[in-house]
Amino acid sequence: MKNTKNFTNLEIAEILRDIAAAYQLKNSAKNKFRIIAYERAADAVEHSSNELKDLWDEGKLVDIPGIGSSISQHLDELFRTGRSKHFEEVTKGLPPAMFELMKVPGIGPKTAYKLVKKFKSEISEKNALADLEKLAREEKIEKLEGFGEESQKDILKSIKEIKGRTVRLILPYAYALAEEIIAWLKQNKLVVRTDPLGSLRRKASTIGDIDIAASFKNPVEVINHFAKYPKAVRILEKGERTASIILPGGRQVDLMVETPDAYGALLQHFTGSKHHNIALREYALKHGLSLSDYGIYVKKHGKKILKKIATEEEFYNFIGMEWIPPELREDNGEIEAALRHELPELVNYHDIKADLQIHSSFDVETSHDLGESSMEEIIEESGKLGYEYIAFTEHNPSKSKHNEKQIIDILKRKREIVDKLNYSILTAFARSELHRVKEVFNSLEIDIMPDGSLPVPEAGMETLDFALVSIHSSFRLDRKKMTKRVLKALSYPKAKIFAHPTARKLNEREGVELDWPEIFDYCVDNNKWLEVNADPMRLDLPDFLVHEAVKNDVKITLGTDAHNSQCLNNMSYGVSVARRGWAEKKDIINTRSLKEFENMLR
DNA sequence: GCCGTTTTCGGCCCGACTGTTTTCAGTCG
Repeated sequence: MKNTKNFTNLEIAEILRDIAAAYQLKNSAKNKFRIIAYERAADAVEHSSNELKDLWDEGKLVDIPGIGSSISQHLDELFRTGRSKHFEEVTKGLPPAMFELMKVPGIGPKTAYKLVKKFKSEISEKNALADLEKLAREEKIEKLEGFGEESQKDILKSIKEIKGRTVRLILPYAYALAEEIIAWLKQNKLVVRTDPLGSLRRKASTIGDIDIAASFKNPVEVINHFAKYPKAVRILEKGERTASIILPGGRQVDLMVETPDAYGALLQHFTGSKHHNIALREYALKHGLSLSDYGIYVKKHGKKILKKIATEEEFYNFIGMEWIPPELREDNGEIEAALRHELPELVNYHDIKADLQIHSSFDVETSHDLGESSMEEIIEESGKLGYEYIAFTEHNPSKSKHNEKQIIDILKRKREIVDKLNYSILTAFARSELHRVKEVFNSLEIDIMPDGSLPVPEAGMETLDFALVSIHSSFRLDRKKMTKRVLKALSYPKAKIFAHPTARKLNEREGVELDWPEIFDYCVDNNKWLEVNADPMRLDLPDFLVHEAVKNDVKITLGTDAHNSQCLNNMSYGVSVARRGWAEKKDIINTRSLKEFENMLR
């Protein structure tokens, strides 16, 4: 066993960014491209779906695009010994406090260095931010050359904002905020069209800043209207083409405006991701085209001529590829696929014929949370959503409060109720009522015990059509034990679905460690399925693992994990995750008709 | 320092906004 030091991806990214900053201060002209390389490496690490430590364990650091032989050697030393001689050499002579100050938006390497140098004795390493805030309050910064009243004010505001900065927004909340602002923009008759941009449009699980695009008839008017948004606590910047406001809680909202004839280029540019755009522009450059948010520059007689682009389809077609759905734009191979005309036909919301994780209020005497809506209410609502079938998947009856016979009795009772419901559905169909689900499946979400066993006796399992299994305890087992645990649970014949497989909770809890290739293989060999849980706090499997699963032919189920009938509407978030994971209709179990699904259960 | 559909050398995405200047540097996305 190697004695190793643990660094998270975020920590590594910060180190790499600090190195880039250090090079910027030490002969930035000479190191121009080295700086870019380190910044790119930092970006890549931050966005990597794999923990760097794991890749390092497997000797695969250079698999990350942007990390080559040099940086990987330095990182290797870092993981082995906790330090890197080269990194220490590069940052030698630079005050450590400056790297702290760089966390303030608006303060980069040069400004940070200047501040720490000027206020040597006033800015300490440990309390750099607090010290800087004090200096700004005492109005000592505005007196420095190159600074002024405004920049001093900005520093104070920015520090206040990072103090109160909330964690990244979960997707539905960000959408709600964006929709409110879009509604505000649309009140202005000069706005022709608006779209969300950035990670919001790409449907990432969590959102940092909210970006919005608008095409307009009069830019100044639209920008001014945006700046008057009633909930804005301050205007960060306001130009001819873009403006930024801050909402309560420090959340930043950026607006970009453009005329309709060039709107496609703007939409493309600000939807990103940054990595997708960089890869796209590098490809275009090699073919004599230069891409920007204004359009595409084409060389003609040695001159660059701007071609305005009205739609995104036109934009991608112009550089010789298919339009790429926003959810795929992460530089994960989508550009190559678009060039070969081999993009996946992503699953759509209307393909979904069932919700396969729902908790009703039927009391199974579980130790977990019960649903709030009755089975009848849920069936009614599911019918409105157009589903053909659904599954009731309450948590298993608590093991500590029941003996085996009691558990079996409860489950038999539930079986009877579900059978009755199915009978009444049949007779309702005889009366040809529309918008009705055709079949309700009797299922259960069963805890996976730390040893991998399931706390439901055999006779209880017999009452079920199929079962979901999931982890709700002992999240910290090592990878080997955790994998063994899950595989044992999945080996029960009735266990079909591994629900919210990483057990992560966004902004709250990291996922468990599992040997995914082993899980994937087991699922394929034994016809077991992995869930994409559509609960906005979970979105689990995460998109990058969906991509891996789908590549390996693993089948996916979608379930809302709804605990009341309103939450059935969260399905679209699960679909977004599936799409970001390159899933097609064929990859998703509950796009199958009722008949096909029944066959798959056999 | 990284990388490959002009490939192992010689390039490296593109532009907006602000403050403090008096033509630009710094920062950000």
